[in-house]
Amino acid sequence: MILQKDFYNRDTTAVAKELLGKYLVRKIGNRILAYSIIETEAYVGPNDKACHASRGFTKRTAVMFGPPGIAYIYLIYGMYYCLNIVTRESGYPAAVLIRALDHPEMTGPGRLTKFLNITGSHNGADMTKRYTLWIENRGVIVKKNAITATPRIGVGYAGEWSKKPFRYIIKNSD
DNA sequence: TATTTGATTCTT
DNA sequence: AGAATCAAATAT
Repeated sequence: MILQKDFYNRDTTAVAKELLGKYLVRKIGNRILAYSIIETEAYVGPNDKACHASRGFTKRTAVMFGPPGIAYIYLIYGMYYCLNIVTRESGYPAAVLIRALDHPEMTGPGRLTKFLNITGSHNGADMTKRYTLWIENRGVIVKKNAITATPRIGVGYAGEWSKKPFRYIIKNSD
C-alpha cells in the first residue's frame, strides 16, 4: 500500500519515526527496486534553524511550502542529492530527510540517491502515486523501543536546534 | 555582480 | 584533516 497524503500531513517527527520500516520504491523502466528505510531526520518548520525553510520562501525551498507527500530534492556540496518528503499542510514548510536504506551501498543520504539514480529532476515529484518514486507500507511493525533518537547530522550551524533529537534510526540495523 | 556556504562522502 | 564541486543564498 502506497503511503498517502494523510500519512504525511501530520507532525513531522511522527512521520519521520513512522517512515522507519517502510519501503522506498524506485521504478526505473520496467525494473522495481524497494528497500526498507532505516534512518530518517525531521526538519520541523520555519522555526527550526536547521531547516532550509527557516529563512523563508526561496526558489530552493518552494516545494516545502506546498502540499505533503511531495519530494524535496536538492544538491548538497556540489556532488550529492538529498531526498526528502514534504510533511504538514500547504503553507507550512517541513520535511523528512531519508538518510539510509537497508542496503550496504545506501548508508547515507548522498549514497542512496546515487544508487537509486534520484536527481534534482525528481524535485517536486508526487510520491503518493505509483509513478517512479514512492513509499509503501508492507506491514512491517517497528516497535517504539526499537527506535533510537539522536541529534541530526551536519547541522552544527543551527545553534540550539542542532541538539534536538530529530534523527531516528532502527536499532541493530548496522 | 562577487563571495560564501553546505541535511556529504571519499581519500590521505 | 582535506579535497571534491556547484547551485543557491547572502553579501556587496
